Amino acid sequence: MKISQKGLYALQAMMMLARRYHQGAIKIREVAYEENLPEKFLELILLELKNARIVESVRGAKGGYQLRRDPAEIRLSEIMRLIDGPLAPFGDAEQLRTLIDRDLPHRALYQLFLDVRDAAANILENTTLADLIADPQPRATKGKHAAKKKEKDKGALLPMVIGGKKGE
Amino acid sequence: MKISQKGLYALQAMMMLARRYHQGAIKIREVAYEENLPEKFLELILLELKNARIVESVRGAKGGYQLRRDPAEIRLSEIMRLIDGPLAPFGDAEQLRTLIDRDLPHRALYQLFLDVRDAAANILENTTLADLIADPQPRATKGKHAAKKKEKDKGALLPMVIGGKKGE
DNA sequence: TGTAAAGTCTATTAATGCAATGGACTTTAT
DNA sequence: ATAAAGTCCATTGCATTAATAGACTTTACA
Repeated sequence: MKISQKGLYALQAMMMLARRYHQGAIKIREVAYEENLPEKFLELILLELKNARIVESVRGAKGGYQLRRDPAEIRLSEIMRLIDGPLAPFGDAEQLRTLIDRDLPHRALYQLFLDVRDAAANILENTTLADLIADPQPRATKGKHAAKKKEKDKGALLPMVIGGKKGE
Repeated sequence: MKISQKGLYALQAMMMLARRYHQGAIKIREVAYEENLPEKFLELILLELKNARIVESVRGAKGGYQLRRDPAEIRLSEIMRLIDGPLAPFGDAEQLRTLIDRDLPHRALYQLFLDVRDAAANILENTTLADLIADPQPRATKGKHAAKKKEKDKGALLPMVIGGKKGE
């Protein structure tokens, strides 16, 4: 149940790029400076995000990084899974389902792990970068994530998570 | 978002001891054999659980380990926190609340982490060893954990989690 | 009363993964 | 041509994790 330093850095960098979504390519150095992240380490992270097609790069002078999709279309789960692996506390969702079927003496334990993963997944699948940068944080707003409705649902990439046969 | 091998071993061992709650002290060797755990490593784990007053030991010949409390009074959260630390994906609940107050640019991110932690904590605080060993796993039963009601609530050690000012 | 069977305690190790750095190379604007 | 940027690869230091080793203590009981 831990996110790595790298994962945190990735999320911070992505929030920063989301805030500047209009402004074209942002230099690694600038991201590193503003978010106070080790520049060379950040470089690796951004490369990884680029290979996953979440950001894109512009090379050469005037180069930099930018989001490849609208912040509202980038789910936190996507970033976290990329950097830190499955959301489950143990293994991944599929593996857990197999164990629930096959390891009878421990099935309840694995079911529990799956429930925890589903709870986390529901939150993380339903929160996007756009939600994170909405400025005056809606402190009193109830029901932020977990089955919230989007004002204009642009054809959700992933419909819902709990109970589904897909996941992780 | 990961439980350690050690944490998994601990949970398996505790389930095993819960199943034999009536049978007095069980030898480390026996737990290790039945659950297929490295004996010497398990020894350390049990020692830790003993120091946390979750199990107790009987020394000398005929010695072994047993639960110190009824399985229904041992919450999974307690074991997991002991072995793997806070349930939050980053820091702990208190630290997150502080960051939400003080780190304005990232507050939404930390709030998200806190929500994930609360979701996990609600499940793990409300599931006990007794729930895990109830034999024919209630597959179709809805609402296992998360605010389920106990048939005879023996004065809950921890009342509830979400929204509370205590936690982790 | 002594011996075997258990837990206790401390130290050490091997392996792994994480965080970070360094440096040579490529691409592009000017 | 040069400077400023991303790319790629290698390596390093460090911490944590998983596991093992061995000497010590306690207890049942023959």
